[in-house]
Amino acid sequence: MATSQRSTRSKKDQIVQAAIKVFLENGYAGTSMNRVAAEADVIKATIYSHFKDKEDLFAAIIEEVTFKRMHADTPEFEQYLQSLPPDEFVNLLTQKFKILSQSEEYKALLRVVIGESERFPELATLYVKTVILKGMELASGYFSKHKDLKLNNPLATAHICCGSFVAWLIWQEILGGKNFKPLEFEDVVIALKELVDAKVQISQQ
Amino acid sequence: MATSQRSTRSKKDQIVQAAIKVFLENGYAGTSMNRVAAEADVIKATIYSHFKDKEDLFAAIIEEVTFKRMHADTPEFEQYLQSLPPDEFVNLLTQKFKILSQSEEYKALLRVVIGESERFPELATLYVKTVILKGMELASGYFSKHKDLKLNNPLATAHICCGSFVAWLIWQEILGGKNFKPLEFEDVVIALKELVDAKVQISQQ
DNA sequence: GTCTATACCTAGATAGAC
DNA sequence: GTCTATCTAGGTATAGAC
Repeated sequence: MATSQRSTRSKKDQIVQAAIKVFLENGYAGTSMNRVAAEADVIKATIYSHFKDKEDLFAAIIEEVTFKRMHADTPEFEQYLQSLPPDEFVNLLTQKFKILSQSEEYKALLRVVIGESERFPELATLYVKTVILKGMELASGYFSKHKDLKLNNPLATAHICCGSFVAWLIWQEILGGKNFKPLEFEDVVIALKELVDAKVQISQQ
Repeated sequence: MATSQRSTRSKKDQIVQAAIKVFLENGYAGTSMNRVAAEADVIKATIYSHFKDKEDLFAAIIEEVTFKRMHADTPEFEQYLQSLPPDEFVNLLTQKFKILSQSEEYKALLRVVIGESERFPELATLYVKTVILKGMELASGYFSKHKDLKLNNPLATAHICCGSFVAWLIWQEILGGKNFKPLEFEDVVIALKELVDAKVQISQQ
């Protein structure tokens, strides 16, 4: 029974891993169950013994990848972040985002979630809640606690920071803007710091 | 002959209009030629007499909608824009974007272009060149000419402005963030002005 | 749970009459 | 250019043996 259980999980895992690859490459409608079965080295009917239908499988793999992306920081680390001066805080936020943006899987997830957001709004919501909001709340929380910055709307300011990053990823990397109008990510960060620094100086006067 | 020509154009136009609707709603793989034919009230073979294949039709409608979105301003208006103080310039840029973002077709175009960017990179490039870069160049040109702002990288600063807008559209409207963490577009603009204003003041000292 | 085999449908694309 | 009719391939999903 233990063996049966183990081999079952193994098959299911093969399917999930294959489905992640195929769905993220080709989107929902662009993916066939035949292709997933071939990639998983499994017969098609086996997939249907683990998942109700194609939508069920798709939802499962998007949830899988989405939750994988949400490695919440420890409370200690979050507290440490909040104690940093604005400059170093932006530095760390930047580092975290850059690691994320170098992952092909992350870019593919973003592409598919946006592309299928009309047909699968719940998955889009899940993505926003578990991935996007994490960064937003980190930055928003920081801006809220630093009253000395005199920001009228911390959430909106957090959005400007995180939004600049995400928009850079989309138009430079995903849409291929880097091929004819390159913009280094570091330069965006520097320009963002210029603005935030100015705000800090004004607030201190 | 004139009649034949007219009826021909009419049929082709029916097909294009129907294809725009169906492709923007369902993406490339999610769209069937049967569905397009039904929507255009035309038999499928008629489509193939105007377009080589499905890819050809898809490329045609994305180009159609993309170019429609690029209504370049007159040189006079652009010059007027460049003469405005930073505050009013951001106001106008904002207004232009808000009009854009209220169009369902524009949101659908953005969704599809991102979703299909892996399979159709040329179309993604076309979109960036004709739509995104227009706003970027406007803002970047403004920041370049206003040396008094002492911005080290006008392009990067322009990206922060435009990127904040696009990111707002994506995570609030397209991914449905507004349903559980609403953020008003106006508040983003206000926060952006806070930062730019601070930079202006610092530069004037 | 896993496989073989298959039912049933819709996809994209074309041939030929008009 | 437009339609009727049709081809072939591939799609999702299931029934039944093991």
